[in-house]
Amino acid sequence: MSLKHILLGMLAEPQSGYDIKRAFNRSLRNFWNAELSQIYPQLKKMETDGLLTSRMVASTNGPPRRLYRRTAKGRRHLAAWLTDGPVVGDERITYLAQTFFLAEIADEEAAIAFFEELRTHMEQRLVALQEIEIDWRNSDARYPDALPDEDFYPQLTLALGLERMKTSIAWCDRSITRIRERTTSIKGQKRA
Amino acid sequence: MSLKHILLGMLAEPQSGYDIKRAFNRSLRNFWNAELSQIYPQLKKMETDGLLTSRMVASTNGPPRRLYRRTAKGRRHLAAWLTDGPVVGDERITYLAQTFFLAEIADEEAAIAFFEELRTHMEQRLVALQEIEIDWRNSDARYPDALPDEDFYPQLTLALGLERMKTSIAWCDRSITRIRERTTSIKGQKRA
DNA sequence: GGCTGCTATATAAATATTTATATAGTTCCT
DNA sequence: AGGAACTATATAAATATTTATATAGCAGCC
Repeated sequence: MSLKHILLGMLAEPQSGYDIKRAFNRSLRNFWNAELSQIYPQLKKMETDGLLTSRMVASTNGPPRRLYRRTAKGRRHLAAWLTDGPVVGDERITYLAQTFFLAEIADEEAAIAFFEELRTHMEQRLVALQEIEIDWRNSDARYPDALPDEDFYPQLTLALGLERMKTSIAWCDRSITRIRERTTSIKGQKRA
Repeated sequence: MSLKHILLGMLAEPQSGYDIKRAFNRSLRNFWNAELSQIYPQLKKMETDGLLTSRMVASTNGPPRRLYRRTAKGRRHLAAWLTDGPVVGDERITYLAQTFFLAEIADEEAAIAFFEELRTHMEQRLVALQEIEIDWRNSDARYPDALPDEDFYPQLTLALGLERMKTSIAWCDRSITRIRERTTSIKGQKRA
């Protein structure tokens, strides 16, 4: 159950459930996602568990917002999770599971379409990550000695994200090529 | 709910829940995992839904095994999932979520230990993938014209897995270096 | 004033997943 | 024959997650 810890990580500063969802969509999306319908109950539960406190504030552009913030207990809980070492072996990447069984759709064109669609997604994500990178560079330039501390580790995840997207795009291209090669080499010789 | 589809993909040939778990541990682990306690009920449910059939067979080395195999309906269900295009945006990588918030453990040595442990895991996985690659090469050499069809797409996922592991290991190294650099540059100048 | 769209919070119901535990046959050792 | 270790199947209980849906304030348009 990592959502709890992720929320604790985000709630160093007061934020609403809606704010948190936006943060997921913007940056955490690359390694985790959560729906509002999961976030709201989870926040409530964590408050009753003493990991968070909340207060209502009036909003200029909508109904009042409930801002949550982690408690000292919450902070310790998060630190314990991190000190415990990296959690590995539970990664989940649906499109790779699909790829694994792609032979089920015998039609080579459909397989190529699959990779082309995947490639498009990856490229969009690469662009999104590059925009975040540029934002960071700009803010670093404007305040040369500011930010680095809070953003250092998020920047590391960004760095891997960029690498991963580039690798994935190249892999899509290579996969399409290999499918094409295979199709032509099989043509007319119908299995040995 | 991808587990259902993954099981359909694996059950072109009859297999038991135990067999399936072994397949997860060996190769699918890199993008999905499931426990036996999830696999058994899921198989049972899929049989009542008409996606699988099962039969008992005596075992030479243990209690009788229940072998499941997908039905025509199951096959169509799988094909529909694949034809629908790649599922993206639901990836889940816990150790990156941890990295994102690693600033919470102020101690730089602990952060470095985190990346060193992660690096060790990644290297083990790289070796495991390289062994699978060697197995495949050997079987290709022994039967030059066999296997390619069933194994073509799993080989593509292997190819990406190898790339990913190499990228991740390099990223761990780079991260450790950056943490060290940061620590020394901060030393004595205590934030601008 | 009514409509649309956006911000914001929330709940119900259905599913999926994890963790802990039980059970039983087989092999191998002593 | 007894016990440990391994193969194999399974269930209960607790949690986590997704999908669908409801509601309500406010802004701007017409």
